[in-house]
Amino acid sequence: MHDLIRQAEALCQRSGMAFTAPRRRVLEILAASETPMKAYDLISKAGEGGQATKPPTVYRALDFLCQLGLVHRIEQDATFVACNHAGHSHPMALFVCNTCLKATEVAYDEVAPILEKAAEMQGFHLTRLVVEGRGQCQDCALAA
Amino acid sequence: MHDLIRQAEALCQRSGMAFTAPRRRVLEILAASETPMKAYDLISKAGEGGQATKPPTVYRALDFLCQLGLVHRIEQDATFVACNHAGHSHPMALFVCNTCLKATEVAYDEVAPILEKAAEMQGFHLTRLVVEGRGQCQDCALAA
DNA sequence: GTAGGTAGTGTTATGTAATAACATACTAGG
DNA sequence: CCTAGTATGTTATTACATAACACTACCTAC
Ligand SMILES: [Zn+2]
Ligand SMILES: [Zn+2]
Ligand SMILES: [Zn+2]
Ligand SMILES: [Zn+2]
Repeated sequence: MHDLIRQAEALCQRSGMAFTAPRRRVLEILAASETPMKAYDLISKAGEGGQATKPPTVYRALDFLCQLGLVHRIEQDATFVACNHAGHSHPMALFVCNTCLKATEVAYDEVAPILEKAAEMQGFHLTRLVVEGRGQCQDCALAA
Repeated sequence: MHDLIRQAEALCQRSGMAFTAPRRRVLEILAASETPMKAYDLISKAGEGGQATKPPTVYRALDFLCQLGLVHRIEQDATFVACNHAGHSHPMALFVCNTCLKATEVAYDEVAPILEKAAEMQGFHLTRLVVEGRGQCQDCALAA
């Protein structure tokens, strides 16, 4: 869990970016969370000593972390989740369990080319791809 | 363009649902729009005589139309677009052009099984899949 | 017909997500 | 020092979405 913070520090250093206090706090909270979090849940915890802070503080940190690939935004429900493949930029899908709400990250190198081809057939050139799913995770399936 | 309305009427009749005035107005506006629309743009036009109406009126109509597959919601930017393959329910992706903002709908029967398999390998059982893209459409590529 | 259920709408108010705009602080480079 | 670049703090506002309740239309059972 603290691995992620160390990786983030290293990644920032390499790319000459500052891993500042608000960025660290937001990433720490996300890394400690079992499930993806809403921005306003972060806002209510990301201040000094776990106090609330202001929306722009958190949104700026989230933008930064998303750009570095340390955090992913789940578009379906506007939540944010720490990435457990720190700094990767290969195509990946996020599957969220409807029961426990945990997110599973899955690589899909195989799929991107197919979608790109399907798009190109209509003359469309892809620059960004969002793949998200909903369903039931293994733990919840076994528990049922 | 009015085809869509007739198809919607038929679809509703078949499934015993009411194609009521607000639902019709929302679908008409979306069908007439070149690009996906924000909910509040609809709200400001969907009332009697093109006047504004109240949010719940429009959101309820949108929920209804989305469930029937007559409208799709684009999660990335919370916009809504009329479906030009009325009432289909096969897997499809929406690609939005960054330049002209038009949405292109693409079927991808090929891809869903791969993603399902990738998910199952992690024990995850998919019930819903969202595939969205961004990029440049053919027209804009040629114009550039 | 009339009571009760279902489906849909109208309306008010509120909750939730995100950003604009501007002021302030820190930190190199000349 | 001074200033350009980067980031944060703060206030206010905009944008997106739903809760809750009253009311109407319609259908069906008794
Ligand atoms: Zn990741
Ligand atoms: Zn689960
Ligand atoms: Zn469609
Ligand atoms: Zn275009």
